[in-house]
Amino acid sequence: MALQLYNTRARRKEAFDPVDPDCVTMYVCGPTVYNLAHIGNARPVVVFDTLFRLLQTHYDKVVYARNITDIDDKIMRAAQEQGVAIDVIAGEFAQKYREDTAQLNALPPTLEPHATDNIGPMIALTESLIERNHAYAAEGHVLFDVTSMKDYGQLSGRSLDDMLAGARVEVAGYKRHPGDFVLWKPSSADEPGWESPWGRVRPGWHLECSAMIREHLGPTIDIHGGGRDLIFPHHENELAQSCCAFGDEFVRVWMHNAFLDMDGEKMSKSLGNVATIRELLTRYRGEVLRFALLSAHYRSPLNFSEALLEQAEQTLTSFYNTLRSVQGIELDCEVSLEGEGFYAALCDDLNTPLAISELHVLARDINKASGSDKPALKARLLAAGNLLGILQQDPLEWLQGDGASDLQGLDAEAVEALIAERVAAKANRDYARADEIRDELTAGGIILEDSAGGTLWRRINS
RNA sequence: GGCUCGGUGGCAGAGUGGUUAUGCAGCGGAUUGCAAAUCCGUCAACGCCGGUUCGAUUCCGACCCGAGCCUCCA
Repeated sequence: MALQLYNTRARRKEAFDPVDPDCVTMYVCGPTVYNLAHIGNARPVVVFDTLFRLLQTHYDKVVYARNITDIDDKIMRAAQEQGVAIDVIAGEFAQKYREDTAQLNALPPTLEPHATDNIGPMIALTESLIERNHAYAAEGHVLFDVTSMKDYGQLSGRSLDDMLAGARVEVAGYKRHPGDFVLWKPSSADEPGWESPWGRVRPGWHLECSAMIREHLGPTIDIHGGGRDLIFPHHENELAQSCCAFGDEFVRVWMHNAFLDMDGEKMSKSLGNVATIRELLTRYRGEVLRFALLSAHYRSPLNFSEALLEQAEQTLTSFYNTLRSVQGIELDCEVSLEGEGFYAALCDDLNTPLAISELHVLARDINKASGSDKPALKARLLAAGNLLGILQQDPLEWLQGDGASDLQGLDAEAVEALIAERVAAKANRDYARADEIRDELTAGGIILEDSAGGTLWRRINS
């Protein structure tokens, strides 16, 4: 199934055509590690993880790099406030980021380059820019000269004139043009810094990505991803730096995810509605968060709310309920993705909502199927779930495990004992006692399902 | 002000120039000791005004409303 991706630069979907089909490259802007990641940060993580999984079905080798920005003024401020070195802050939050994203079933990226490990390549890139008259040093800074690039603004679709018209920020005196951006800024002796041809400096924000992409992935990468807000200035400036320094095509496909709203409002610190992944994980399992994030197309805004999470949890439970019903069934065949609706949906610019609708169809088919059809249907549902990064755990763990409920309810043994007692009561037609036991279990957060094969149970929050 | 992107049934959310996804909720039914789960059926939508067309929710234009970026930001 041919893969189509929406390219921000072209503003339309294009057939994906990697430079080297034997080694596909993707770079996604990762976190600046100075605090806990919030749920908005989780969206690109989940979206590009899903793309990573999808790419691996098309190509034998996919190199996925996600950087860690470990030098930045925000990190410096946090370090100063806590009286520690920046690498302490950066190390702590990079680790927490890895833990949080793992909870979202995001696979680790192939590479995780750190800015401070790539100062050499950043200096080399800058020297190339200066040599080619695209950058200049001024008052301890090194700046990119936006007028030196004829088609600066091509990615975001704006011109230098437009930007001047909209300028709302006072322009620093050392800039030749208001749109010039910083490659390096001066660092005093007590600030983190590196010796360079321009004195003691630290890198500006955009430089690391250009340098690390070149260093670790090569001159031209296939996919560069991130949040929509990065289109300008971050990615525009990366593009300018790389093109002007090296002259090669930089990125084949630019991909950007839309933002999350929180209960209909923009998420912002001033509104106090920033939810960290970590906080949400105390109330919902990571798979619920992931499923919620995939329930809308990645280029559409998604309103993040309790109702969304509850529905996500309910939907996953119904899928796991179906999977429990075929738990004992052996998978006896390979799934061919070609021709599968969920696969076609994902190949069409990662249409996850449409793919999810195909999961519902498969689940219904399993629920209706005769025994002989079940193994193949089960295999297809699991394959679909695997591409989306969901439905891979033991159904009983989902339905009955501790994570299924934050009620400090009954343990599994107690539940089983009560169910046994109820079965006996029912056998004696003592329905009063049977219902009494059901009520007791309900109070303990347990839902019973009587079926021909016996009584099944699950925790209420699943 | 400039540049982008949207407005779909009660809610979430796809998609399409004609046969009107999917899920939740609702309603009716099957099943069930009761319930749950499941299955079947069903109600219901394309911001507004024009244009193109045999026919537009889908294409074009205007308008209204909303969002993002232009400043750190997923």
